[in-house]
Amino acid sequence: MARRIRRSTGPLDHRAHAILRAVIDEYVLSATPVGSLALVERYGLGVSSATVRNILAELELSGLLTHPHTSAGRIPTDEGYRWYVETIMESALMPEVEQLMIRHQFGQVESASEHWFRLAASTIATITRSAGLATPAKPAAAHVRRVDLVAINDRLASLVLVLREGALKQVLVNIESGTSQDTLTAVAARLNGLVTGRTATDIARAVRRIPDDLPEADLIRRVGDRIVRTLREYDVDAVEDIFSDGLLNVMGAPEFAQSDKLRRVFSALENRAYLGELVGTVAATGDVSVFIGHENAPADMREVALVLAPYGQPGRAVGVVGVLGPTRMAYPQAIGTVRFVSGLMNELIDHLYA
Amino acid sequence: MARRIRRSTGPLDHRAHAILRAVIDEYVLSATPVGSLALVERYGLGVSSATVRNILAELELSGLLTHPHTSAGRIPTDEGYRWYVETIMESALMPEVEQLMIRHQFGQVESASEHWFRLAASTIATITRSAGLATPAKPAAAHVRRVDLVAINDRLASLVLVLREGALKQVLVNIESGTSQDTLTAVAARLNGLVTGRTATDIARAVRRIPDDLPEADLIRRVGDRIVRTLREYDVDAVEDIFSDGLLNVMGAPEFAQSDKLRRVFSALENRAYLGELVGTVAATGDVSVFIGHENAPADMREVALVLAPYGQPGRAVGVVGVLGPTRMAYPQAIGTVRFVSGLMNELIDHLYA
DNA sequence: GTTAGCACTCTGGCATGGAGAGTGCTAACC
DNA sequence: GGTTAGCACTCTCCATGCCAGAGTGCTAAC
Repeated sequence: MARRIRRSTGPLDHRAHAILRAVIDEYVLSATPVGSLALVERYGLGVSSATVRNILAELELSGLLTHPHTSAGRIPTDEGYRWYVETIMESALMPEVEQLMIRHQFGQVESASEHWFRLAASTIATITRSAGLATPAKPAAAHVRRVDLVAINDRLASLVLVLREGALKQVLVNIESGTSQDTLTAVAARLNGLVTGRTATDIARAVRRIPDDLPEADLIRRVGDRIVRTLREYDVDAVEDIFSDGLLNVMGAPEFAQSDKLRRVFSALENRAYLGELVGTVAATGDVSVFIGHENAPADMREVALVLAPYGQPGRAVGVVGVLGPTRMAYPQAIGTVRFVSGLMNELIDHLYA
Repeated sequence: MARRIRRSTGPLDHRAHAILRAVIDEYVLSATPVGSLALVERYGLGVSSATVRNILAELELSGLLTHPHTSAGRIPTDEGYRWYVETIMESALMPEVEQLMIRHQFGQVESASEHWFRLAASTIATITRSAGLATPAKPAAAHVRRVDLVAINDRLASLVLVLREGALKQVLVNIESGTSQDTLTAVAARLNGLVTGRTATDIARAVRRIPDDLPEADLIRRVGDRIVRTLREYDVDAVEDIFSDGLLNVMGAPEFAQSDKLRRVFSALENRAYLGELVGTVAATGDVSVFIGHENAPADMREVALVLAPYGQPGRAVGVVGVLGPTRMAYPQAIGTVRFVSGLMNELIDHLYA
């Protein structure tokens, strides 16, 4: 039963691509395989269903569409979506009303930039009705802006690091019994001189040069070492936190009706290693990146698509915002939303750290 | 077809309770309705299946067991689980090996107490193979330990609050163009005198008493107001954060094989209002609390059980750790684990803030 | 009070069959 | 040449019926 080939697999013409687009648009809406009749009825193609069938067969030969079984309509392959995404990538924009709405929301969160990325995830989730993802902006190497030491009890103090990038770090350090808060304050003042604006490597060097005859040299050195260690941990930590919102949206998608599929999506989301890797890749590029189905290395991710964009200042601190949803995703909307939100966050950060 | 009653619904004797316990133990293991034959075979009851059937009928009359359909075995009702939990509540303990394992894990997280509650959730999830829940310890009213002001740019400064309870808060404040870091440091020093050890209400009073002729009185007042507002928000925020881990464990349970049930569980978890309310209730008690199925008010929660315990110092800062799983839960283990972990966290906190 | 025996009931799995949807091919058409 | 009508074919989906298995509830005997 060899399939008869009507035409050698040459380049697909304009009409074929129009039909491919129609199949994808329709499938994204309906989530059911799209037949030739439905296409001619709902999209003014000006040809009969038989002609459409011929073209569908060609598209299938080219690997852009597929067939769940003989007597079913077509569904797009990952390659089909890929083609679709390439063609709409540049033009995808958000409606102005939504842009204003989002701006308004971000305007209301006056305070810490720490909350921006959470807001980004939840905004994206609401608008795209998929899962929204966001990571905090993280520097390649953290710079200390300020150090603080506060006694907690006789033997412990809390070391607070304020980073130039807006983050806070707190760790506990052991102190000798009887060290007063005044001593700690003095030590902190001395350390501030050493560490302000510096990264882990610089600070390590500075700590080594502390003269022995300095008052409390020992304590200063010990806390200094602790600062270095904390910064190093922070730097190495590939992606400290991937915040997600709107997982329930994804759960509602018909492709995840069987709960084992759903489970795979979730274990994928807990696969921080891969997401972290992607964040790295995306951060290096300037614009929106899309990862569709099997383009994702981990098997758990083969049924979802990711639309990610970096934000922040390259070389200083970058984070990522994005969408996770089924491969059957409204890509134009997702791309437009993610692009707009990342751009907005750039604006905000520029404005803040100008 | 009126059901014939063998005996008036008097109190159930010892044997009936032994059988009830056997049904629950068996059902928790197998997740399938338990028949009379399976009971006599697997539990040395010393009576025939017919006798067991009579007793099962009694238990059903008392509302402790139920029947999915005529020819199926028995499954426990929420009331059945409730009885079970009451009888084992006191005796539930963790195996010593696991206790040591957990102690070891907690010992390795030397640094910030902020990470303890996350570790608690993940430990509980691993051991009970359900979802682990934990909230950070939160004071009834936050006390400030220290204030810090760091310039970010010409018009903005970062205000950092270190709370007595171990938490950190950061917000941005507007400053007048040209304010130097030295001025900010001086303002912070002045504020430290005003706020240290105080709560929002006290600080509000102190701010009102700042004399006008103090240098930078204006800025001090503005930042002081901001501190008060930040603290008030923090105090009001019923439950800032409910951290969960091991959701995948719950997803694997056969009762959630249909993804709509799963969805309900998840939307329940996003129902912070109810969880927050529970946290309040539990925090007021001393020991483990169990909420089974329909004992939970929200409809979404009717198919899950919660085992929660408070930790921390009553009157200072309290948080909650716990388990969320199907009502068919290994209660002895869950209760033992939660009790142990909350006790351990108490120990750690006592040790830290002694 | 306990137990053997038995009729009865309900589920779950499996095969059957028809309706519906959609394809692929052929032959006619422009 | 491309396009189209027509039609046989294929596959899913759903309802139906049937049977084995599990477990009950009742009765009558111990």
